[in-house]
Amino acid sequence: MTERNTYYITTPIYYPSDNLHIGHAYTTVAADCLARFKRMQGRDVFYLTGTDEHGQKIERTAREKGQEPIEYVDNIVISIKELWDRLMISHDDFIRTTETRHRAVVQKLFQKVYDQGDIYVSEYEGWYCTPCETFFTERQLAEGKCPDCGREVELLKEESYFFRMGKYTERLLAHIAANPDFIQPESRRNEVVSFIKSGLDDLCVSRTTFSWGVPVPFDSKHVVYVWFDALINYLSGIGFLAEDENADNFRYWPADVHLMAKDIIRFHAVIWPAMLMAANIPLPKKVFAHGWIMLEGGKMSKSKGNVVDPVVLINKYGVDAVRYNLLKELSFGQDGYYSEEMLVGRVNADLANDLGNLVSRTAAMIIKFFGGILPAPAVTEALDEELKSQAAATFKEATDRLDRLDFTNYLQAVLRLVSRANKYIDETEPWALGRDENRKGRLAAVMYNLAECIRISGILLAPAMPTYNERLNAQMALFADPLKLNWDDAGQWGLAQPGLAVKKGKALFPRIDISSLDLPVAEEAEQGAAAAPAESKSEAASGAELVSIEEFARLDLRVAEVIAAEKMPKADKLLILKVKLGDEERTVVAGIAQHYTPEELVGKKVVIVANLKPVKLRGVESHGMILAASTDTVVAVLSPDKDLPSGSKVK
RNA sequence: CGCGGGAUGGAGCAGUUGGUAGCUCGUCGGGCUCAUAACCCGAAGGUUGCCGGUUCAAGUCCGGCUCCCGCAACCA
Repeated sequence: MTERNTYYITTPIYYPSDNLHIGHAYTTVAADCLARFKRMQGRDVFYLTGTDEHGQKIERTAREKGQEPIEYVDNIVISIKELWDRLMISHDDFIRTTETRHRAVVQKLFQKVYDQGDIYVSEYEGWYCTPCETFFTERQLAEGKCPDCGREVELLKEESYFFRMGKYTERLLAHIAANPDFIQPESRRNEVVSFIKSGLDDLCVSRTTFSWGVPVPFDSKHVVYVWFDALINYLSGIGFLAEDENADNFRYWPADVHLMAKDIIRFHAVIWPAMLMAANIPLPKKVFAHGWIMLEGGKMSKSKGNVVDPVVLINKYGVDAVRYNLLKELSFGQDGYYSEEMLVGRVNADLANDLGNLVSRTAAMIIKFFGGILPAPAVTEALDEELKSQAAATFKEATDRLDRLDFTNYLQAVLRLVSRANKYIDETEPWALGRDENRKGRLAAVMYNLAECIRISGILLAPAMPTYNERLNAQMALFADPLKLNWDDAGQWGLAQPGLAVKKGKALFPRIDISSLDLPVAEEAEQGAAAAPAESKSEAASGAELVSIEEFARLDLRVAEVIAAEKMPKADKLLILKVKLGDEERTVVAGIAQHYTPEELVGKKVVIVANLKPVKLRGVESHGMILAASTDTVVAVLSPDKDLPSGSKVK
C-alpha cells in the first residue's frame, strides 16, 4: 500500500456576523460524518473548521455596538463552538483568522507570491460611498446611488495590490481536465469551467479603506482582502509554512476534501488553486459543493420567522435524529427542502419504527426466551445465508457510498439491512419457535443473527449518529467500547460474543406524535430571539406603539383612480401605476406585480399615501404608496366600498 | 438574452456510461403478535412538462418552447 494514510477534510470558515443556522450545520455535520468514517477506518484524520473574522463589515458592526472587533467576534465564536459541541462535531482544530498562527502564514504566502512577481500594485477603481466607506461595482449600485444608504457615490481610485490570477487560466483548465474528480459534483465542475473560460481577471487582494485584517507585510497601509486571507486557513490550520512545532502537521497537505455549499465553489475551485499554483504548493485533491437547504415557504429569513435553530431541534429530538435527518433527507449535491414535519416523518419511519423497534423486539425476545443472555447460534438454515450476504453487501455499499460523499444512499443502504432483519423475524417466527422446546436451537440462531444485524448496522451508523451505539450498548452489550468502533468489523459476520447481556431499556428513538407539533419552528424561533441579546421585535401587531390623532393626521391619505398600469421592465415585483388624484395625475410604483396584473388594476379606486416622500425605484420616481393588506401569501389592495371621486380624503 | 437549479404515479425524491421507470411517505386489502398503535406481504396509482431530432432503442443525448424555484435586484 503506497496510499498515504492521512485524511484531511475541511469545512469553510464561517463568517461570525450572525448566529449560524441549519445550512452551516449541514456542511459541518456532513464533514464530521466523513471524518468519523475515516477515523473508524484507521486513517490519520485531520478535520478543520473555523471562522473568518476579518473585514469591514465585522469592524463596522462591532463599532456600532461599541465593541472592539475582537471582542465582538470572540462572543460569537463562543456560540459557534457551543453549537458544534451540541452537534458533536469532532473537529481536530478550530482556526480563527485573527489568530497569529494564521496571520503569519497569510503574510508569508503574500510575500512569497509577491516576490515571485504575481502580486503587483495598481489601482482599484470603483464607486465609493464615503459615509459607508465602501466600494461598489457599477452593477451593485441602486439607481446610481449607494445600495446601502442611498446617498451619492463617487468614482474613486484606490491603491490596491492585485494577484495575477488571469495568468493561471490555462493551467487551471488543464488541471480540471486532467483531474475529473477535482471539482464535484459534475454540474458544478461544468459551471466552473465555463466561468473560467469566460475570462479571469486579476484579483484585488488588498484594501486601504479599513484596517481590520492582516497587514500586507511590506506595506502597512494595506490589509489583505477577503479570499486571499480566508482561504489560507486551510494551510494555517495545519501549521503550513510555520517554522515551529506544528511542522508535523504538514503531512496532511494536500487536503483530501474541501467541503462547502455551492455558493462559494468558485472561490475554492478557481481562486484557491490559482493562489496555490502561484505559491508552488500542491492543490487539494477535491473540492466538493453541496446544495442549499430551502425551507417551506421560501428561503429562510428572520422576517419570515422561519429561521431554523439547530439547537432547538437537538433539544427536542436529540443529536442523532437531527444529524440523521440532515444526511438522509437531502440529496447531497442538490438543493433540498427542509421542514420539521419532514424531520419527524423521517425519524419516525426510519429510526423509531425500523431501527429502534428492531432493537426493542430483539432485546425483548432474548430476555424472554434466553433470560437476557445472547445465545450462540445452534441450528442454521438456508435463509440465514441470505441475511448474511445482504449484511456483507450492505457493508460494501455503505463504504462505497460514503467514499463518494453520497450520504443519502449510504444511510439508505444501512436501513435496508435493518428492514431485512425485521422481515427475517416474520419469516422465522421466533414466537412460534419459543413454544417448542425442540426448536430452541433454531431460536438461538435467529436471535444471534438478529444481534449481528444490529451490531453491524450500529457500526455503519456510527459516523452519522455519534451517541447511538453508546445508548444501544446499554441495552445490548455488543461492543467492548461503543466509542471506539472499527469500521471493518461491520464487514465480518459473527463478531458478537454469545453470552453478552441484554437488558430492557428506554426506547432508543421514541416515536414522535406528529399531531402534537404546534407551529414548532415559529414558536421556537421566538424563544431563541428572546434569549438572544435584545433585538427589538419589528412588527408586533397587538403591541404596536400608540400614536396620537395628530400624528395620524400628518398622513395625507387619498382615494385615487388607477388610469394606467404597466410592469416595470426587468423587475419581478414592481408595477408602474398612473393614478388620478382629483385633477392631479401622478406616478406611483407598487410592489404588487406578483399579485395583480396591470389590467386588473386599471379603473380601480385605491387608497394611497399622497404625501410620502418621492423615491426612485428602478429608475422610476414614485410619488406615493398604494395601501394594501397582506399575509405571507395574499396581498389585497384597499379600495373604498362605495364609489367616491378620486382625491377624496381618507381618515 | 444577469447567474444557477428544477419539471418523473396523491406528496417528497432516485434514476451511474441510452436497453422493459424505482425508493420513502400516504391510500386500500391481507398477515402476525416478539416489538415503540410498531413489523411483514399484496394491490391500486405515472403516455417521465410540451414539440421536434438522433438511434434498432431516450426519463437518460441534441435543438426549440412553456412553467416553477433559488441568487442578484426589488416591495415607499
